[in-house]
Amino acid sequence: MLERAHLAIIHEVHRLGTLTAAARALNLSQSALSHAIRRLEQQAGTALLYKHGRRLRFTEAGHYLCGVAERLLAQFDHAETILGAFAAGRKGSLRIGVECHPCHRWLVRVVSPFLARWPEVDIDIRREFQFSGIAALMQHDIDMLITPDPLGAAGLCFTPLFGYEMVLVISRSHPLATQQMARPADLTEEILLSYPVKDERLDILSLFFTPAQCRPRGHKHVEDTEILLRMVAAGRGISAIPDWLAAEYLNELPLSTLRLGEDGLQKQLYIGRRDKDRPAPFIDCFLEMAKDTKPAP
Amino acid sequence: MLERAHLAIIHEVHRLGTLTAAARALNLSQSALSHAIRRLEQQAGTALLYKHGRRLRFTEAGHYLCGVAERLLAQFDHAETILGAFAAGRKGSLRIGVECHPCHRWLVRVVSPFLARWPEVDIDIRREFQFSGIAALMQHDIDMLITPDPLGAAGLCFTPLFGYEMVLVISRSHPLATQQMARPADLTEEILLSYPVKDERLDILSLFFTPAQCRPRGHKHVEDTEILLRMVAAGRGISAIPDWLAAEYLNELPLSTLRLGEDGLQKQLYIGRRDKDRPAPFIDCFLEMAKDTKPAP
DNA sequence: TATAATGATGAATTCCTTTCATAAAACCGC
DNA sequence: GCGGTTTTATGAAAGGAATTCATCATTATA
Repeated sequence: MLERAHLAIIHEVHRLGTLTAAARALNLSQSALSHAIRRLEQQAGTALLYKHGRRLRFTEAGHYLCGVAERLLAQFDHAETILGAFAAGRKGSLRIGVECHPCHRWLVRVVSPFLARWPEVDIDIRREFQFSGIAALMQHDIDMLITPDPLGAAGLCFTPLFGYEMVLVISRSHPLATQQMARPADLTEEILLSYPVKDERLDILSLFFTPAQCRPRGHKHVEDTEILLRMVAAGRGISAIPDWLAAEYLNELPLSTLRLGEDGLQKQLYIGRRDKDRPAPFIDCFLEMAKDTKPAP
Repeated sequence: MLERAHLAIIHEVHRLGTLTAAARALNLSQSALSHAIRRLEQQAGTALLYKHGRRLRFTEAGHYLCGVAERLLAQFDHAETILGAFAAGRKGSLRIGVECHPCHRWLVRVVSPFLARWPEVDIDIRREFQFSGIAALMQHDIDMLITPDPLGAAGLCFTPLFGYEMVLVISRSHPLATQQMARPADLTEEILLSYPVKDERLDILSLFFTPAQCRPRGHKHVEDTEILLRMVAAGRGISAIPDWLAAEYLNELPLSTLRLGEDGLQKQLYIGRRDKDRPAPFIDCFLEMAKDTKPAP
């Protein structure tokens, strides 16, 4: 079996010319190298070195192995360097799940400086989950979950990020546009536009319409925030988005925002992660940076 | 120190999913793998595997190492295969020195079928030597020497290939063209054209002119056989080449050949190699093929 | 020719790996 | 839930392979 140690010996002998020098470089005795090479030659079934005067020369096979050694040893060294980066917690990857569709803009503002600060950490953002974000987190499919719905589960912990209010957005030319607040009964003839998630995960349905035992006239899914809001502005429907997201668009588009019910639909964004994880420093750092990043730009 | 054995363990655990199965595959005990991984993790300073239920999962670093293992193990395997080819004598390289300039055409006819038969053997042909072909052979700069002058030296042996005669080539319109034979005195007004080698290695000088204590009027070097013979045909000089080489050009160019002196200049081509070399089968094979290849096509 | 440098070798030793025996944890079927 | 089974972890003991030591042989050098 060709081992790394063999390659190291071959390499040093080539570099330094003599067994004795190579042995010094490897902190071994000359005898050790001599024996090791002999063994390797017996296993390989071919000579690698031969004596020329009192020095050593490489046979064909030896020369070949020399090239192999150079390439492989470099790869070993590199691997150990990377492994060191893992050990030091500099390197890793952070798979972030997001269960809050409109959070994308905010997330970008966290991720950008993070990537600059941790050049060896890769970030992967996932929005689709086989079952749920919580399950993905528990199954190690993701390392962090950004969600407004922190379902308690064993081994997970959630840190609050910031509170916000879900507001109704309607066209500025809508009859209700002058109001401060909307009730479910006011909206039964509207078309609801939402991100493509299941109904039970839409707060405006589960926390606004359903308790009042009514529903909007229709419901359509739109993937993109920009397009969704342009449709709202054009009077093609209504939607509910976080207040800070609405604020970003109020100058650009003819939109009005209304409170959902008397008290508004108050939400809180959380970041969840596994409790017992080895404490990768960049995970803690990401959490700190996320807490320090407010939703408004 | 990351070793090949570690990579093999990581790889098998990844492939088979459990330590126990990996241990079976590696002909080791489950305990051995467990200890080995533990040691590696301690040295690396980072976890590679962690328990998930009663199975193992890879950490980031473990996953990384898994990729490394796949790449490096393949390279180890490949290197061992090649080493096996060296051991079996299939692979190698044959550096052939040629001290006989006109032999090139003949050599090509030996080399072509040889390369087909030994696909893993590389051939390198050298015509220039720092000191001499014999010295190059002794110093392992070349593995074989094709030469008409087998200077005996310790550790070398020479095998005769074929005998031939050096003949004088002159233009068909030369006054001597009707003769059968030329004497040195007939050629003292001629320009000698030869390959660019030292005078003492030119048989027509050392064995024809010098013994008769005369010389041609001039002497010019020409690299290429074709050009040399075209110059001869054009009456720009005379030359001496092997009879079999002359035969190839007699139909193409207006040339005549004459015997050099009464008995002709008889030569013998030899192939020399080191005596004590490991007997690489392809070297013997080359020798056989060379012996079986006659100079005439 | 004496001397220094280098590689080779056999026996003894040391150190690392492996095994064995066993515990602990987790899954499975009932 | 509870044995039975499967899987990993661990400490001590055994085994084996790599290393060293001492020495010889060879070759270059002064």
